[in-house]
Amino acid sequence: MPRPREFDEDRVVVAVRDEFWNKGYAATSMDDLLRVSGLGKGSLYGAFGDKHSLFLRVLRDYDDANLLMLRERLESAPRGVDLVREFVLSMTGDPTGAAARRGCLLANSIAELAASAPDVAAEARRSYDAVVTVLTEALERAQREGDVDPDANAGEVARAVLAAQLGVIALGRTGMDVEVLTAVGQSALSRLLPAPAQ
Amino acid sequence: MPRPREFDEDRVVVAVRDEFWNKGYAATSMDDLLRVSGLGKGSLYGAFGDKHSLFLRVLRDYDDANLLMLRERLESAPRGVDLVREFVLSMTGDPTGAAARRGCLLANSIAELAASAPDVAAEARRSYDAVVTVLTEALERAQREGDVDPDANAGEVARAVLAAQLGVIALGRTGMDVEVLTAVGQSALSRLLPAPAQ
DNA sequence: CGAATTATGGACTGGATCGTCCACAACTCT
DNA sequence: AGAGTTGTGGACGATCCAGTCCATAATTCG
Repeated sequence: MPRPREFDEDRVVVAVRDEFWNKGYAATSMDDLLRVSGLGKGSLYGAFGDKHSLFLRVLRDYDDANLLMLRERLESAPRGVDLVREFVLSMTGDPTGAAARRGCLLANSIAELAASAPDVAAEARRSYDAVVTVLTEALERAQREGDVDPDANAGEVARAVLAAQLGVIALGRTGMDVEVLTAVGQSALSRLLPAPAQ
Repeated sequence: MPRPREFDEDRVVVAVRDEFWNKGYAATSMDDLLRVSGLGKGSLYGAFGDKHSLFLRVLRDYDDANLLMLRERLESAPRGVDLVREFVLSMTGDPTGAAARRGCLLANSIAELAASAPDVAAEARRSYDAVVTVLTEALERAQREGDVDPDANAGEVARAVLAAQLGVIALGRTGMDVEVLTAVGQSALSRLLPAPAQ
């Protein structure tokens, strides 16, 4: 009996996500979101609630998609260490630097909102905990595969790798050259991943 | 012939800086800034221009003060490696975690504004370049003092150390326990600073 | 075909925000 | 002491923004 929705919820979330990603939370107005989603006010508010709820929904979807991709890549990667390298250098894939300047939606959101929005901070902790778990698995696999020192504490290295990635992302947003950025990531990686004693 | 200012410019900059630091750029209103500075609109606009100019002034002062402190600490530090460790663990000094949650004004600003404010991005590049210079000096001294492998490229290590610090700052803003945060920083440090061959 | 239910999108409101402007106060130099 | 110059702070306007509300349209079930 109900009239069916005329829009695809996921498509709206993606459009809204890109707008938040490009402009940041505060600098994005509801009018912007209505424009990029193509919806009217009643529809957007009816489906997602207010601006903050919509943002949190977008952020959770973004995090979930990233985690899923990370797990899939770990399964498909030839070696565990490949995932770790990909992870740290993820922003340097685009040679134009556009991806590096845009950064990561989660990292940007933490810096803008974590102090005043506890739910954003909690979502970040949840997401990073999960990332550390995947990275730890990847590192343990790399240890079995002989690419990383088996005596290293995989969990500790995973956290250091995460910190390095967040640092590379932050530097990328300053507009640093992609070549330099890549070098920074590789430099950090080569030192964070202790080579096996052989 | 001119009537003298009734306020101390540096004192105003500090008050305004704290407000921007606590709330972020967009979330801070000019009314907030008038309140914390104690000035009227004419005085604040007359002395610093509009909100963006005022913010940039505050950010530059903040960066300059940080750099000055870094250089002074390098001179007074017993060993070069001490400065590097202090730098990465700077946010973990407050056991309550308040400093970690507040993070770094520059790092926060990059994430919120770098994409849309080229002057903020440029200021960040300038500041981080200078930080890398100081860190490189500290590492070279540490190499002479036998605390760091003399074969390592000090400039490369300096950039990796900066990335690690930015990562620790980002994680600190999520509200991560200070003990865990400290462990992450120490883990990254122990791997980024190659011990001398002995 | 008719009734009931829900999506839709624009109108509307109350409030906040940034920046300008102006009248007054305070101070300095002659 | 007076004239001129500059700081001061509140009033004001124009804009923007988030969220509510309602009349209408579209769809499904009886």
